[in-house]
Amino acid sequence: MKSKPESDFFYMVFEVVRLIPPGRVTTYGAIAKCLGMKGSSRMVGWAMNSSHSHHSKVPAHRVVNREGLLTGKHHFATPMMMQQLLEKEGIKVTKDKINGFKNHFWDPNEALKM
DNA sequence: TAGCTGACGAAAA
DNA sequence: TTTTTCGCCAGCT
Repeated sequence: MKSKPESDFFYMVFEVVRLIPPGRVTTYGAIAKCLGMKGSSRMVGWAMNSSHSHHSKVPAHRVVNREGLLTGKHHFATPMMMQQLLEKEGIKVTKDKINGFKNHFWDPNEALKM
């Protein structure tokens, strides 16, 4: 009997990613650290992959790796979609990398801290 | 059932 | 300083 719809990990990850404000991006490690899974950064990305089965909308395009590279773009409907979405939110993306990544970086710890 | 993969990150050499 | 290896934990075959 599972009381949880999905694993707590994935659910929390989805919630955090969903909390990301428009025009801001975060990293897998930041989310993982926020959830207390510092070393489980992989799970965060893996959760995104599972997000396809998740009915909730998870702005995975706002989640990039620590380098600000759109590593997961390939998992979207189209690799270009991720960049388009980011640019549409005002984030400049050059060569699959966020221009001024740290400038758009959003720390989930601050959001949960409140 | 058991093992491998996987959208990363950090530490060690 | 840069490069390489290990660790995370769960889902999928």
